[in-house]
Amino acid sequence: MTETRWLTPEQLRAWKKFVAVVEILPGVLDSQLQRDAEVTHFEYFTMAMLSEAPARTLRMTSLASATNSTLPRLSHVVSRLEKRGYVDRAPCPDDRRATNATLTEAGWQKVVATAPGHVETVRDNVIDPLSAADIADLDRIMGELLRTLDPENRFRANDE
Amino acid sequence: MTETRWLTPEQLRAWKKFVAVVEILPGVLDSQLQRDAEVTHFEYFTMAMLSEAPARTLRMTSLASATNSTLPRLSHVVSRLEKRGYVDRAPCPDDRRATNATLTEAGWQKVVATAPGHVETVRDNVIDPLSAADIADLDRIMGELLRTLDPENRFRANDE
DNA sequence: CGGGCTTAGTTGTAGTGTCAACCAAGGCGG
DNA sequence: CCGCCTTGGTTGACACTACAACTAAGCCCG
Repeated sequence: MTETRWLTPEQLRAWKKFVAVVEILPGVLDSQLQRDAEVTHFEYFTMAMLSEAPARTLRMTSLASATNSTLPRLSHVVSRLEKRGYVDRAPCPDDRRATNATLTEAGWQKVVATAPGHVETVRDNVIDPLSAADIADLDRIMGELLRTLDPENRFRANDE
Repeated sequence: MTETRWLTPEQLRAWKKFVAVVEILPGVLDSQLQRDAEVTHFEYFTMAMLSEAPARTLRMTSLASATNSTLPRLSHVVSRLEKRGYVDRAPCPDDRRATNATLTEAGWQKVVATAPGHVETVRDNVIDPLSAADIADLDRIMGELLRTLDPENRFRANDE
């Protein structure tokens, strides 16, 4: 094994802050959504992805990509959302192995009702504390990181 | 309720990428540590915090702050680490309500053995893809976010 | 057209995290 | 010095995630 290349002091400082944010942020998003809408951030995000899709429908595999999750995880979450009436599952006519997930009207209403509070949380905690220049830097840096973290570019972030 | 202030396109782009990174990164850290050392990132981080403390010892509350977690969560994790022989628990002599957690020699060895692989992962996925200027921007931006996310500045990131 | 590989998805289980309830010690006002 | 609030920490129940095993359908090739 070769010599370990430790981090420089500047790198270490930045990394520690970054990790802290990565640890804290999900909790902030989750608890607002849990408190105000009784959904997890991941559930909300799943429904939001469906809400933007044509016919509010996506195949499970595509939805897994869009939410950047694994199929088993998604399958469980969709089961829960289905039980709550927010999503429907139907076998895909084109490929009988596949399953289509569709956002129900109730699910759509849920997203519409939940979005403002969620956006507010994002604003308060992330967007508003930053300047326009910061936002541009953040966009650039996260884009660079995604190139490594998500080489297949499964996540939709770069679609636009 | 007042009108929702939606995100501008630039804000939305940056936010989506940021969320993607926040979703993906923990998994990357966890799976390397799990695979190579059979510890979660949080367990590793907990031990790392202890390893840097005087006498490799911290009170549970301080350790919870240092790892930016809640006391219940920490308590469970320390229980597991204790079972594996990496940490000792002892009642604090000064305040009999309090508990001191101490990294054992085995725990210290574990950290020493695990650190290089972990640093390598951090380098590969975060540090090396970024320029020095990016690192400086990241440090600045995450610092700004922590001011909001962690107003009491419990997390150690800003100690130095 | 039949055996074997690949793809799509579900399910079970075991491990983690969260939350609320709880216990025990300190501290403070009457 | 005794009730009551606060602080420090643990525990147990429940929810969510990851991983592995499994089913089923498509696909390819002899």
